[in-house]
Amino acid sequence: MSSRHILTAPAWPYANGPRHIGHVSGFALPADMFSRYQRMAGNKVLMVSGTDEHGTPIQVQADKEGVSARELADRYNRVIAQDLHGLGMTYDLFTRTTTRNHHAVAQEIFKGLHDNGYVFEKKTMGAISPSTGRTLPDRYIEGTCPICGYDGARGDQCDNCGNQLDPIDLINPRSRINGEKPKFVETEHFFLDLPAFSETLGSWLQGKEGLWRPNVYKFTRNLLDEMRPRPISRDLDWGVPVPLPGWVDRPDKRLYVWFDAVVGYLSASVEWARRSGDPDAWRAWWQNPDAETYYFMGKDNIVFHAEIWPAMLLGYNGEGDKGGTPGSLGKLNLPTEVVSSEFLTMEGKKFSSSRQVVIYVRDFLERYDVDALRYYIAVAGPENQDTDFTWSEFVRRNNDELVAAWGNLVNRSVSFAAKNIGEIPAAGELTDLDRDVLERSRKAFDAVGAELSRSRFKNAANEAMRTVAEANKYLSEQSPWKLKNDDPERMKTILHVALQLVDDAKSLLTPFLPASSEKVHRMLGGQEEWSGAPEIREVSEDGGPDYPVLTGSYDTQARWESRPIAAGTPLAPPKPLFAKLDSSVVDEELARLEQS
RNA sequence: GGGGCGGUAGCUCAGCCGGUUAGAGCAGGGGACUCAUAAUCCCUUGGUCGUGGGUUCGAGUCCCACCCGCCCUACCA
Repeated sequence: MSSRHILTAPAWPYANGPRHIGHVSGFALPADMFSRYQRMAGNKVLMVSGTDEHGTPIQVQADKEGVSARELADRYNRVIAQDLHGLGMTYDLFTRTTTRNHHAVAQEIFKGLHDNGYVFEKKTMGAISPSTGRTLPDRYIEGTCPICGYDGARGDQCDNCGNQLDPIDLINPRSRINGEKPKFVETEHFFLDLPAFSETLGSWLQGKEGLWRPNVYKFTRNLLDEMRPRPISRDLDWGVPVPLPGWVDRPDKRLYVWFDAVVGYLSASVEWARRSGDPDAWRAWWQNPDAETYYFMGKDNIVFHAEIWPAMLLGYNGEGDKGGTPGSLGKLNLPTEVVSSEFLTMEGKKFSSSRQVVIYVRDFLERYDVDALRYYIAVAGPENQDTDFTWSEFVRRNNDELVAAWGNLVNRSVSFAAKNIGEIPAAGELTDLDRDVLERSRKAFDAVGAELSRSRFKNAANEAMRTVAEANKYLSEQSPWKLKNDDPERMKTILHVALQLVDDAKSLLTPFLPASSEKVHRMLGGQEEWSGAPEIREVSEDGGPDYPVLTGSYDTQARWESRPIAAGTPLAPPKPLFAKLDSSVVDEELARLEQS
């Protein structure tokens, strides 16, 4: 098996509040399942991300709470890092955008684009808040729609008639933040010249047809059909300074937050390399033409990952219509695949923090197993279409599939062997049927692996669970408990085969259920760590304040293959793998949702 | 307005380039077993594949129109 370099790039959660399970179903869990599989398959995975901490919404939220933007970002950076830790997200580095390193890399990308001529300056009319002097984004302005007369129209679009609007045309415009009348002033900003990448991006995308999920491919193709220049700076003081003479010292101009956020994948890779002791190590994932890069996000982020970030990379490389030369970091790889999820809804409704239609990661993990959530998202998540999370389906999946099928398989086989033999028995002569079932189990690694490598988690999880069903069937049909007296040798062989099937299933399920696979691994006598788990570490940048990062060494025993179990390994009576949920939790959780 | 996705058994969903009697899990019905968190295993009821046209020897599977639902729409990170 050749070892490939694979960069996994989960989208950067925005640090204006805690994240809910809809968020993590899009960017986090798919990325982690993918990465865990790739590591087990022997590939060199680098998974980096962090919290996205700049921009107007953070500033607005901070103002509302009466704290500084920095304080707000600090708080939610920590909360989100803890949540992702709780989910078992095996980041090589989860950092943040407020580091000096990130600022420097974001500025370097800007400068590279500027040097190659892909960035231009332009004066526009923009709305600012008279009291703060900050840009007032269109969606923060409301007023009367000039087309239909609806009074609650937003600056960017009227919710009543659906027309796109220009905020300057609104009748009676007012700020949704504090009600004041916005001032429209001339302001100058930098724009990214997206049309200059129309051709190169088009041919780049063409090679992706059939490889990407069809909806992502189609959506991106439409995006590329009409590209317009996009502003990449804002009137704001919370963000990365524009690194040009005459700009860099201005307190009122910053890079637009999306611009610095997408650079995070690169800056985090650089930070990871520095922390790992080999400052150039990141290049193996960014400059090796054979390296593969996979970006994971919700569908609202496709535009940034499939259009704008690739354009930025092309421009930095000097590969747009205007040519140019690579910047000081060198030529950088474009995305191999943009893996986008659709949206999760909550009991039929859109997630909404303000309306309490929400379950935050932290609250979820306080009450339920992390693997129960991971499993649900894998098998019933919004992979190809919007999908509804319901508590009754969650309880059912947990009880029927995790507890009754997989947990029970582990329990019945291990406890029977423990009670009657006390160790993993040796196999005697195998029947054809034994050989068949073992062979099918071995082949499942190819089938499940093929699905995982293409981010088809539903198929992958279902395929893995099929081996669990096969093992349950094998045990029932062979009924080793009937052979205790008549044929103890055959009984041992059956148990050996069954335990081998359990061990295989444990491996197949590791990307989805790392915590419980670890338990099964130990039950079967494993002494070394199996699944691997992230840790939170406090770090700083030479002399700066501490901040938490997620990191870890994921160089474990786990391999994507059937590994023979060792006869003679002592077995103890097991404890149940998963907790069965009483049906009353459905009512309890629904009551919580209705409390608002 | 433009774009995308979906409408397949009571429920949640699979069905790739069109091809034998349309599948799975759950729920429902019947049976077996007792190792196991009453878990497991076997058998079984159940569908005019949103509607109407069309292409084809043959269409959930391609084309057109329509109905319904959801999402995106680029100064929203």
